Amino acid sequence: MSKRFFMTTAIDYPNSRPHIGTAFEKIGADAQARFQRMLGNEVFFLMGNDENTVKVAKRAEELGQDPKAYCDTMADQFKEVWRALDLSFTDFIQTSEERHHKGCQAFIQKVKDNGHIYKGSYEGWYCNGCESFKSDRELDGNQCCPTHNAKAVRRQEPCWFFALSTFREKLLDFYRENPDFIQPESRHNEVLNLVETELKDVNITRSGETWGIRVPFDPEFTIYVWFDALLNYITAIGYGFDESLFSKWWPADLHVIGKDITRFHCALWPAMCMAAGIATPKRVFGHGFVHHKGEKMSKTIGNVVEPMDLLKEVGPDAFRYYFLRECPYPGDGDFSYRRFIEVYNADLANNLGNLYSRVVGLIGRNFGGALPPMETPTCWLGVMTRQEIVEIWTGHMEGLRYNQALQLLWAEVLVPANQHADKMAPWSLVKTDLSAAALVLRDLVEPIRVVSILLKPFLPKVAQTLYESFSFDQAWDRITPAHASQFAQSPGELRVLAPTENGKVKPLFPRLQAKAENET
RNA sequence: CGCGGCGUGGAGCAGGGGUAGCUCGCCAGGCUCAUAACCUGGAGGUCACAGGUUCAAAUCCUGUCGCCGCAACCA
Repeated sequence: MSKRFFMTTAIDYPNSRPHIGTAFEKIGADAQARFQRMLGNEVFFLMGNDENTVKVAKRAEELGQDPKAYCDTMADQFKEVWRALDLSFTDFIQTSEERHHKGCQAFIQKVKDNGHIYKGSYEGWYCNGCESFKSDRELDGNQCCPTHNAKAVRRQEPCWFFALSTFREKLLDFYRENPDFIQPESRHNEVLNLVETELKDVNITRSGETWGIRVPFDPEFTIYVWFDALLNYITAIGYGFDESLFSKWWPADLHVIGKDITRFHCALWPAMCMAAGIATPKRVFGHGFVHHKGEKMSKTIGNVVEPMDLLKEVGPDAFRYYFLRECPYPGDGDFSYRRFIEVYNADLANNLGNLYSRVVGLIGRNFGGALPPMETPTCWLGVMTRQEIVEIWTGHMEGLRYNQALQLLWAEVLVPANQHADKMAPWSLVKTDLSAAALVLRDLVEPIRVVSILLKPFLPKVAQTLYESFSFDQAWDRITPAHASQFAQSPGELRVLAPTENGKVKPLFPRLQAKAENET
């Protein structure tokens, strides 16, 4: 039953701090990692930074720092944000690390030995100011570089090519045999189109750089961005220096990436794997982007939102909830502070939080904090059975349709529970028929239990708090989705373990007041 | 005619031949255990536009307009 699950996120450029879009990717990946662990799988969840780029070296130079020191500082800043978001990564790789350099060199040598790399020359428009080649899109109508306002020059230089074009048929076969490789399915055509029509050999080296990974068979060159970056997925698990670790985890079960880099992961990367003679990854998921008040976030517009302020205000769980509930993972979503407040208050404070408060409060004040052992079996309040809910929930989790998984819990579990409370009015019943009231309350605790379990991948802290507020039998860290699918018989009384004051609990999610026309 | 996607009440989405549905917001009422919460009801849409097929079209077909994605380094 238990198996291994190796998953990754895209590695990030450390030349600026992470924004909420970057965070969106990581949160969604983390929910998957936690879901897989709940299923009993052994999970390796890899994250990291992409450091061998010219931009990084330049930025370090501007700051008068050694590039490696600069990378380490930035990596610490990234990790600080990731920990604040409660991301449960197993390892964080920096591509400036020795293990990555070693693995990369072993890989490129292997691909060379297998005959898929050849020497050629690259010709293109070169901006002396940027010290780099520019694509047509990067230049304005007069072949001028917009940042330096200088004419780009035609330049030719020797380089090494990866013979990507020779993999066309193999890739097309691969997609045919693995129709679920590219997700969401809507990206499938895009990649097919690319592979069928414009799969060209790629330049994988640069010359004249001091920062980066040397090409082992021609040391005046360094390995160029993508060929290096993608390899973090295997160098982190020992490729080239720890065969047993590598064979334990490879191939990857899931690469979580942004939709913009689908092509590299769905075409270049499997071809690279084929060229090196290693297995191809099983699945690539390209998630959507987060916009800010309807606008695309961009550094030049200056509307990027950094996560830390909001995170400090509302904590990781509410932060995670917003993005996973409000932004469909496969598609684009929108963030605004105003909307955040609405969603937070409606779903977390008013619905989930308040159900919890009213139920615990009633048990606290009328039953001394413990419901007596039940003789009559309790009933399930929703229209769907627990089994049906868990089944649908599981399908959504496997497809990374987090917003639908969450929507399901609110519509089928929490809303019916609040409605039941209102209909049965245990606060009145308690005056006339105490045991009937106890039964009603037991029926209201059950949805809280079910929801706390199914929220575990989303709200790591709050789900645990919810669950451990009651004396359920199963230990929290051993909980599986199956535990949510049926009623947990409790032999004795059901006690409230949450700390209470005058029968009241501290609100899980205190309501937020919208700051007048606030930004963020 | 490069390929592909999308246009549904204020916002975000679902529905894919037969009284147009959900969440949030808004308005009114109920209730009062609870975080001024919860519950019930209501207003608000000629389902982008124009043709066509059909007894019947948001749903199928054709065309038009608009928006967006991809075309090698932006999560």
